[in-house]
Amino acid sequence: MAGGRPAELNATAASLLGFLHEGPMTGWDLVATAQRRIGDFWSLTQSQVYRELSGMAGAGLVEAGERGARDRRPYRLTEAGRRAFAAWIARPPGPETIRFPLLLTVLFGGHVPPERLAEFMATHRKVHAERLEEYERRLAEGVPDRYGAATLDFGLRYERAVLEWFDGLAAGDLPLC
Amino acid sequence: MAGGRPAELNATAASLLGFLHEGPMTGWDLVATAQRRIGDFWSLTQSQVYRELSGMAGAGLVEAGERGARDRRPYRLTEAGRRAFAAWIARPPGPETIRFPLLLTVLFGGHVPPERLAEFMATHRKVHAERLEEYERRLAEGVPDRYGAATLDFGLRYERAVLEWFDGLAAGDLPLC
DNA sequence: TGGTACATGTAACATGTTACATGATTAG
DNA sequence: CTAATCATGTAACATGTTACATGTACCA
Repeated sequence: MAGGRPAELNATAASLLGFLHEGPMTGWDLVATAQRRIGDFWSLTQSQVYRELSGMAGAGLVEAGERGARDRRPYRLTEAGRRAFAAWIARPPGPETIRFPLLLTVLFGGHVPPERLAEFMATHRKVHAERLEEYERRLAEGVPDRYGAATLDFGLRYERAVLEWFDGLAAGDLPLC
Repeated sequence: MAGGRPAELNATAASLLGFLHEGPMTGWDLVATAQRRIGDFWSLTQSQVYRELSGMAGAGLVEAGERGARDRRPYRLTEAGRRAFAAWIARPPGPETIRFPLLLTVLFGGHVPPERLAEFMATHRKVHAERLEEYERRLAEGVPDRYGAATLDFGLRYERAVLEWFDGLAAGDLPLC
């Protein structure tokens, strides 16, 4: 995304444009916003955000404003950016990808001492339990909009399913937790 | 992974080594095996497999045998490969990453005409329903080992949770299915 | 004999990750 | 004054994706 061509937005860049519909934001703000609002089902890093922003600035999809305090540099959506976002979101979303290293460890579990496997499982179970609690907290605090509610609902169901998986294994025949 | 150093295996390469414990295999076979056994929670492509194989061959973790019919080139695990795999699997597995484009579309659902969103949801629901059926078929056909059973169980629970999410939304307040 | 499935591989590019360098501002 | 946090960015590298080029063997 250097020259200026439309060049098919990627989902990460498109999401940044999505957030910029709510008003100008700096890279820093976008990182925080994205992590809070889509971070649970779309991973991204700070350096990616800056890269996409400068790429999109080069392509004319966003425009950098004056630097403010602490060098904050706000980006705002251009008309071209708005169109690019609209074109992106009108396309059918692709299939999801999950990459779950723990499941690899489980699949090759025959190569792991049972107590070590149990340790791994316990650690991960804890992470998921905390994530579920966090989601429940957000639910209790009240949800922004119906769309945010829908994605939160996904997270709740996902984490519950994962916890049930852990507990089912512990109760069953894999050495666990 | 060019030189010869141990150089920290990645999960994809390590999984290939894991499969090679069951005997020598060609790149082609490894692609098929990996897609069947870990493809549901660890995506990989053909060209990645060949790249990792030649990298690992350079690092001495696998050795290519004589080319057979149809240019088939079997790779077998070396002692160094066995050790590298053991070192990899002894490390605590990292956190999982989910990247679910449909959820992005849902989060930005305000920018999508309701009937189009419903169309996307219906398409994805169908994919997940079919995946669940496929997993149930595998379960009915009988499972290879307890570890494979555990990962299959995860898949079943995941797909059921996703379907319940779709159906919950359809019954609730998002325009759907 | 022609199409399909098998089989290997490269090239080019896009995306993701980690580490680092630099400096401003604020809170204690 | 000093440590933590805010803020931007680059560099280097690892990984993932897509497209293509090449050829073999089987089967109808």
